[in-house]
Amino acid sequence: MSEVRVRFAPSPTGFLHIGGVRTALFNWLFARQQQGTFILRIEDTDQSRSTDESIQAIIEGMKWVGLDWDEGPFRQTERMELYRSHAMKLLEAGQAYWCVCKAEELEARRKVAEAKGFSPRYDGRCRDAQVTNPPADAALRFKAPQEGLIVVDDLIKGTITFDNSAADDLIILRSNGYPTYNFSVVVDDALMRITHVVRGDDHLTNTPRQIPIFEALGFAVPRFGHLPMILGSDKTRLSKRHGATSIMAYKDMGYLPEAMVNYLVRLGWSHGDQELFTRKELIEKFSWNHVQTSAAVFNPDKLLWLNAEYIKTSPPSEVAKALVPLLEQAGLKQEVAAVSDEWLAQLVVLVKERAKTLVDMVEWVKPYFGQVAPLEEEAAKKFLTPAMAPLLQKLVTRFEAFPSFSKQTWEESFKQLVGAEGIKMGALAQPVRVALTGRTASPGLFEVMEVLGRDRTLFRLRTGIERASRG
RNA sequence: GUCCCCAUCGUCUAGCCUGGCCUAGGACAUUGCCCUUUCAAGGCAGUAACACGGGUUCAAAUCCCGUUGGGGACACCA
Repeated sequence: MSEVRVRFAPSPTGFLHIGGVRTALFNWLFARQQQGTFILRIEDTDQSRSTDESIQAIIEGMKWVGLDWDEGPFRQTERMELYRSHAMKLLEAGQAYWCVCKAEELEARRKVAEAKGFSPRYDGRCRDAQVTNPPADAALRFKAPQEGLIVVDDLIKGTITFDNSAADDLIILRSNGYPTYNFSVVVDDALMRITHVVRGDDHLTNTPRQIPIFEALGFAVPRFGHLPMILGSDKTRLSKRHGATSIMAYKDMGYLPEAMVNYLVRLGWSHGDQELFTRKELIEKFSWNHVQTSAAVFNPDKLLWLNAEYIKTSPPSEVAKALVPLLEQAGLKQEVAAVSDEWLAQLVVLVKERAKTLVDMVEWVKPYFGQVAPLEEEAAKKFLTPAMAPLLQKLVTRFEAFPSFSKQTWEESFKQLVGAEGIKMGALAQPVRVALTGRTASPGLFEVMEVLGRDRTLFRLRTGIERASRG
C-alpha cells in the first residue's frame, strides 16, 4: 500500500475563494484520514495574472480555517527547469512538435471554424511540418493521441469515457518559454508523486488531456476525483454577485472557522442525517462515496445557523479570543484591556445564544463595558419615567441591604417587591433592563446583574432613577 | 455547435450501488402553538420533493433507454 499524497493547487490570481477552500478541505480530510501527505502548490505560471499578495491571501486563508500542509508551498515559477526538460524529452521522443502558428492566426482560424459550426480546435497545421530549427517564439505542442478511448475511474463520478478523436494538440510550452497549465500540473503531480488528484468539476475535461501526457512521459497515472461546483442562488456558478466569496470576508463578517469548515464540507458531502461534526469526526467519517455528484447551491442562511450553533457550543474563552479583535475595531480597545479574560468569557456566555456572528456579538456585548449604561433615548423615554422612580428606589434600597451579589437572593427580593406592589413582572423588569443595559432587549436580568457586579448594578440603577426623575 | 457531467421538499441532503422496511427521513428557511421579565435560545406541530416518458420486474425514488432541463469544458488562463 503506497502512501496517499494529495495536493491543493490554487492559482494566485485573487483572494482565496470558498470553493477553493472546499476543494482543499476534501483533500486535507482524505490526507489526514489516510495519514497521508497534503501538499500546497501555487500554480503561478501565468505571470501576467499572478501576484504575491494573492499567495499571501491563500496562505492566510488556509491558516485561518486550519488546513495545514505537510509540503510546500511550492511555486511553479521556481520549477521552470523541470517543465522545460520534460518538454524536451517529449520533443526528442517525437511526442511533441514545434508550432510556428501565431496566436492571432490561431484565434482567427478558431473563429472561422466556429462560424462554420466545427469544433474550434487546433487544425494540426504544424503537426507534420517537422520544424527542426524553430524560431525563438515557437510554441511546443503535445502530439495527442487521435484514436482510442480514455476511461477514467473517477473517485466521485465513477466511470467516464472520452473519445480521443476529439483530442486537441495542446500547447505545452508557450512561445515565451513558460509551460501551460495542463503540462505543468502533469509534471508536478508526477514528480510530487501525487496519488489522488482531487479538484473541481470544471477540470473534468482536462483529465483526458492530461492522462496521455503522464503516459508519454512514462509516469504512473494518479487516480482522479472531481468535486461538483458550488452554485449561487440562481444556480449559476458562485460569484461575487451572489455575495462574499472570499474566505477571509467571512472572517470579517464574524464567522468562526469551524463553522465554515462544517458548512463547506456538508455542502456536497453527508454522513446520514448528521449536521454537526467536530474536525476529528470529519476525519474519521469522511468518504468519497458519500460525496455528492451534483452541484450544490450555497445557502447563506444555513451557514448563519451553523455559525450560531458554533458560537453557542464552542468554549466561551475561545469565542472571546476571536471576539477581541472585533471589539478593538469597534473602538473598545481600552475597555477590553481593562477587563480579565475570565470576565470576557462570562460575557460571551451571557450573550452567546443571541448572537449569530461575532459581529452581532459585538453589538450585544457593548452595554457591559464601562461604568455607565449607554442609554438608548427611545428606551429611556418609554421606561424611565418619573412614575417609575419611586419603585426603582424601593428596589435599590432592597439591593443595598445585600452586602454582595447573589443571583438567587436578588431575584427573590425582586419578585417580592413585584408581589408587594401588585404589579406585573414586566412592569418592573423593563425599566430595570433599560437602566442596566440602556436597551429594551437583553439577556435575563439577573444574569446581566451578575456580569455587571453589585457595584455597577447599583450605580446604573441609581443613574436610571436620576434619569427617571428628570423624565 | 461539439464533448463531458448532473437531476429527491425553496435550499443542503438521507434513501439509490446491494429494487420491497418509503405512507420518501433529517437539517436550514418558513408558518402556528408552547415556554417567557424583554430579545433570543429551546420544545412541539404544520406546509413542502422522487423532472417527464417509456421499458425491465410480482414490485422502481432505486436498474435500463429516451426526452427535457441545468452545469461545465472546448485559449500561448488556471
